[in-house]
Amino acid sequence: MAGIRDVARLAGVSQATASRALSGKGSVSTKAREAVTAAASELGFVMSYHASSLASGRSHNIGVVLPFVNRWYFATLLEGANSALMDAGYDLTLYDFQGDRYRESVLGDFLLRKRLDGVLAVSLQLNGHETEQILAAGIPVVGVGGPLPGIPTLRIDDVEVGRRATAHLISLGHTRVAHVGGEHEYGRNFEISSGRRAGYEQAMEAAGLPVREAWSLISDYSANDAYRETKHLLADPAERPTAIFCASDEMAFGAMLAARDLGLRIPDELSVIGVDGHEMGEILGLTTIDQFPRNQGMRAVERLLALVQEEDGDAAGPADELMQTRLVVRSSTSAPRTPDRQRRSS
Amino acid sequence: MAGIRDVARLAGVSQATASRALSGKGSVSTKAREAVTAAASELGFVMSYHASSLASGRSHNIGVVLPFVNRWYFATLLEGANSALMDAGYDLTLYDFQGDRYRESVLGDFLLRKRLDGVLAVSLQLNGHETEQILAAGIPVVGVGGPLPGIPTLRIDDVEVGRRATAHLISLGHTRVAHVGGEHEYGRNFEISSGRRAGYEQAMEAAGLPVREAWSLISDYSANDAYRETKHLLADPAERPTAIFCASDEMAFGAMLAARDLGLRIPDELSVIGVDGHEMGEILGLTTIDQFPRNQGMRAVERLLALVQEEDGDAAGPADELMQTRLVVRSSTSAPRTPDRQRRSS
DNA sequence: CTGAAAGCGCTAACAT
DNA sequence: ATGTTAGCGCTTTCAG
Repeated sequence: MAGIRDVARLAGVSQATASRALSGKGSVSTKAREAVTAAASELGFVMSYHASSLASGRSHNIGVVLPFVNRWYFATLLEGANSALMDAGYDLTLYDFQGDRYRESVLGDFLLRKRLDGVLAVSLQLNGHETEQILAAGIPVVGVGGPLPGIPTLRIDDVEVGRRATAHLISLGHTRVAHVGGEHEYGRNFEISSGRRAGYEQAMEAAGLPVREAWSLISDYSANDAYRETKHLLADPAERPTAIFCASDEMAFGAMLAARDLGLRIPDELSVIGVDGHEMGEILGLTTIDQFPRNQGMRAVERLLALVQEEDGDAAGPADELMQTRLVVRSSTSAPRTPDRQRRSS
Repeated sequence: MAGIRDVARLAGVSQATASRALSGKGSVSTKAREAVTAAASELGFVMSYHASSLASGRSHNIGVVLPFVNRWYFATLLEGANSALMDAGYDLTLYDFQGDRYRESVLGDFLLRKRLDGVLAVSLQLNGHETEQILAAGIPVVGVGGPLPGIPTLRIDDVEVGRRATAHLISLGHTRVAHVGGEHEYGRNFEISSGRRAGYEQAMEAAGLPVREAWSLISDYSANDAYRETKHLLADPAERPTAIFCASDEMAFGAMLAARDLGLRIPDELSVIGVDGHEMGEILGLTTIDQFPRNQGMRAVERLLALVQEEDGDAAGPADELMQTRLVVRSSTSAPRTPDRQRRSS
């Protein structure tokens, strides 16, 4: 309950000096500083966050907005962001849309309360009005995986990712390659899903392979949904692809399990490749394109804090930044080795 | 940038009336209220969070402390907490220990900044000093899965969970039952891990079955680690258990994959049961004890907000609360059906 | 029901 | 380097 006023009194200095000594801003004699810190610790002083924020206009608090905490990619990115923020002494306020359930209230109410020094927007697509609103609030925003027009964004080259994943399959000799991607309706993940899908189609076309409508599935990025979709896809032995490119590792898990339940051996009868770098891919032997989400979270915070802390108006550095990915080959992909063709699917 | 002062002016009332009208506290004539709301929306007024908090002492902000956002159970509980908080108009400040990496700074610095109306502590065990500190800060705390002495806690009966899971296996006819649980060293999850292990041992003993040292494994709750542990356990066909009780679904996934990689069929050659209720258990056919983490998060927030919002000193309701669980039987458990014994492992 | 006035606890010019 | 003095923008007695 001791205020800075008490600390100042006990240290025998003015409140201003106490403030300067405690915050490190402005110059204070060593002697005064010592007196202040001693007094502070003696009184068990903890600064009032709100008073400090109100007076200074800085809250040392960053908002992180994402569609699902519950998905591996987002949780992992969040972990990275959390690390970077803790290290910098910032609080992290989490806004989980839970799909679209809280989208409006987050965007319309919560974000505008002028209580954040900056916002990290993950896999978020804003319409014109929303962008306006958030920029009008005057706080720095950095996006991951957007893109958000007018907002610096970190992203991977999703088209390239789709191309590379598909090309990996093709280079192994596959010609019957399917794709499980995200919905392309919502404004939400549109760019990501459609980018990866475009990459898939480009790679197929570049190899002179047909892009079959029926082999381009849409899922919600969850393992369970991808399982259902894939099971359906693989049910007919005659029309079955020999390889699947899934736009996320969790979907790839679903695909692998569906194949298993149909009695298809991986990779002999079906190759599967995912995207993300989920740890569990190690024990499943999943070939994937790792996008290092933890790293993305850390880097995004770094960018954001640079914006927040910079003195003058605009930022240095390129507005957008392309993050690295890496193809990790494991045992879920190989050349198509259709064995004795006597099995009929269960 | 319009302040409440501008709103008041435009509405032709005093600042006090404007404040009352906007907050709903105190009585305001319908006429004045309408004038104020009209003025507010005309000016696009958004209240300054920090000013409001400083003046009122309430920040509408709850801190959630947990060891890993990245694990399914915590992420899902967090999602539940987020829901309840959003619905109540509260912000959620996330503190992710990332194991123990940020434990000290969270407990020592971040939590004490008097910026939270309450704290939700998930799977957290505090030592005497820490408990003191946090209680001295004077903010309400509710724990999940603690227990935290002196702090109201929501938990499941971990001993009963262990007993029930193990009993399920035994009732199917298994006599060779192993357990993969958590480390029992740290103060972290101690109660949870040791509770489930105790339940396992009790069930074994109650059935007159031996509790073998070598069948009681310790893992870090991750699928990958459980995979390694289990693979080692199952490697020797002679000394192999016919069933495994895993203290989390993610560990159970690891166990199932390990079995698969050793060529063991589930459930014929190995039954596996987990704990949590992970959705992916559906497609893996994992039998589990669902503990409805999302629900736990929502309920914990409900309890916490009751504490936060109550007028006088102490809370109503029982200090501790036992949450429900449910056995969900799927295809990973069955009677032991050791088939033709001619296979040698791997 | 409403207004005036006194802060909430700190920071940031501006002097000194 | 330090003290003085205004606020930051809202809430809340206290009168009326």
